[in-house]
Amino acid sequence: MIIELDMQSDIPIYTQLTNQIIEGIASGSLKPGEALPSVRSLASDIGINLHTVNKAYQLLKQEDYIHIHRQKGVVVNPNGMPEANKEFSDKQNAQIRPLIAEAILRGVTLEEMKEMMERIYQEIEPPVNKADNKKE
Amino acid sequence: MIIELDMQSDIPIYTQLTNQIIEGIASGSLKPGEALPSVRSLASDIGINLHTVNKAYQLLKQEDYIHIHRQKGVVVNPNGMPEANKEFSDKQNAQIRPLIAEAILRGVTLEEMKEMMERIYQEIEPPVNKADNKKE
Amino acid sequence: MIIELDMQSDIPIYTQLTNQIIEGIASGSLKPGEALPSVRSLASDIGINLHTVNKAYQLLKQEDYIHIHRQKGVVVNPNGMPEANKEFSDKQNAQIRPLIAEAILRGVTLEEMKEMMERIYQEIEPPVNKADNKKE
Amino acid sequence: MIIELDMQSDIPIYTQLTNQIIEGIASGSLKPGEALPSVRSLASDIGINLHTVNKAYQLLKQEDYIHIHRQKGVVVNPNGMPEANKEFSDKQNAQIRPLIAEAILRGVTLEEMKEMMERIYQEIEPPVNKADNKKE
DNA sequence: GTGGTCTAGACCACC
DNA sequence: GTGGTCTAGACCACT
Repeated sequence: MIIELDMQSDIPIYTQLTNQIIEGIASGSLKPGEALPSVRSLASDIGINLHTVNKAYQLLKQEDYIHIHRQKGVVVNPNGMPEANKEFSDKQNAQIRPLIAEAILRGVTLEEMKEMMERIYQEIEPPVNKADNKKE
Repeated sequence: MIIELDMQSDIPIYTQLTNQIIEGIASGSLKPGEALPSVRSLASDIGINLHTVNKAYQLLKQEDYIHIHRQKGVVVNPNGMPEANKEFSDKQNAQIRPLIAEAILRGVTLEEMKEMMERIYQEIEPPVNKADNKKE
Repeated sequence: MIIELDMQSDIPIYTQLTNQIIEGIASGSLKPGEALPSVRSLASDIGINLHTVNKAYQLLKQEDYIHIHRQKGVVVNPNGMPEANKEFSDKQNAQIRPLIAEAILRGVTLEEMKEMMERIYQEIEPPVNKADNKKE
Repeated sequence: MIIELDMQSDIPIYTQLTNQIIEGIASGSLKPGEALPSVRSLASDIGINLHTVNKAYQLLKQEDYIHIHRQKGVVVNPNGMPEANKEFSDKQNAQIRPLIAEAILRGVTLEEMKEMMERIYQEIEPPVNKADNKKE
C-alpha cells in the first residue's frame, strides 16, 4: 500500500496518515489480520518522525481498527472492524453538517450532493466478489 | 439568530462561529443584505474576544459570503452567494472523502449514508413556502 | 463630471473622491478656474457625509489643486497646477516601487509594464488640440 | 536580508513588511525554497509584535509567495512564483491609475514616467550574470 | 522550537 | 460607533 503525504498541507501529518490507513482498510487493500509496517520502518520509509507514525497508530488502535502487540507488531484488527455506533454516527453528523450547510449556501442541490457521495463511496468501496473472505 | 459555541471542543472557536453563520445563511435565517452584529457586540454577546469574531468574519469575507464596510459594519453579501466552482467542489471532496472511507470501514451502506445526508440537508434547507419571496 | 464611488471597496471614500477629481483635472474635464460643486451639494448628490467631501476638498487644497473661497465656493486652481517637485516625485517613487517589485516577482517584463503605463496615461491624457488654452 | 520599517509612517507595519519581503524575492535576495526567519525571531529582531509579522506572512501565503509549515517554519515558495493573471493585472491597474493621473496633472510627461519606472525596475531586478544559475 | 489560537486592552481612521 | 491595527502575554498542537 502506498502512502501519499502532502507536507505542504495544513492537515497534520498524523491525520493524513490515519486517513490513508483507514481508506486502505475500507477499500480492502489492507485486510483484517494483515500486518502493518513497524513504527520505525514506516517512519523511515516515508521520511517522517517516529512520534508522528506512533500517534497515527495510537489513534487507530483507540478506534479498535488495529492491534499493537509488543512482539508481533502492528496488525489490522483480525476480528474485523467495529460497527457504527451512536457515538460514531454523532461524530460523523457533526463533521458532515457544516459541509452540507456550505454546499446548500452555494446552491448545490441534494441530488448533486448524493451523486458526489455515491461517486466517492464507489471509488473507495472494494469490489464485492462473493467469495473474497479467504485468508491471504 | 442564536450562536452556540462549545468552548471545550478542539474545533477553533472562530471555525465554529464561521460554520454557524454559514448555516444561518444556508437556512435562510440570515438573508442577503441583512446586517450582522458588529465585531464588538457579537464578541461581548457570546463572551469571546473581538479578534476571534473578527477572524471568523474575515474568513467569511474571503469567501465572499459577507461584506465588511469600515463604518457601516457587516452585512450578508447582498448580491447573493457565489456558486460552487471547481475549487469549492475539490475542497468539499477532500474533506468528505475520509468521512466516507471511515463509514465504509464500519459497514455503513451507501444507502444509509445518503439517508443521513438527505436528513441533514433537509434539516438545514429553508422551507420553500410558495409566497416567501417578497421583500420583508 | 460623473463621480463613481464603490461603497464596498476598502479604499476610503474620501480617497476615491480625491482620486476622481484629480483624474478629472488631469483629463481636462475639469479646467483651471472651473467651479466645483459646494461641499453640501456634492455630498447630497452622491449621498455621502459632508465631512467626507470636506476631507477630500481639504486634501486637494493642501496640494494646491483647488482653491476654497468662503464666498465664491470651490474652484480648480485658476493659475494651473503646481509642477512636480522633489517631494512629489519621492512620494510617487515610494508608492510605485512596491507595485513594480510585485510585478517583477510575477514575471512581468519591463516592456509590459511600460505598455501598461502608456495605455493608462493615454486613456487619461486629454487630446492635445494645439490651441486649447483659451479660457472657457 | 535587511528589513527597514518606518514606525511613523501611516502605512501599516505589516504592509511595509510584506512589501519588503516581496522586493526581496523579486530582487533575488530571497530565493525559492529559502527559509525565512520564524515569526517570533523576526518579530523580536525588528522589535515588533509576533502577530504583526504573522499577518504579513499570512498575506504572502495567501498570494502563494511563501509556504508556511506548522513545524518547519516559513519558506519562499519552492516552485517559484505564480504568474501574473487577470486578477493581478486588474489590481495593479487600479492601484497605478491614480498615481499616473496625478503625475499627468502635475505635468509629468509619459517619457519621464517611463524613465522612472525603468529606473526602479532595474534597481530591483536581479542582475542576470550569465553564470548565476548554479545552486549555492 | 515552530506556528495556531485566544485573550485583554489600546489607539486610530472613517463617517 | 464601526472596523483596522498593534501590543503583550498565554497555552496548545505538532514534529
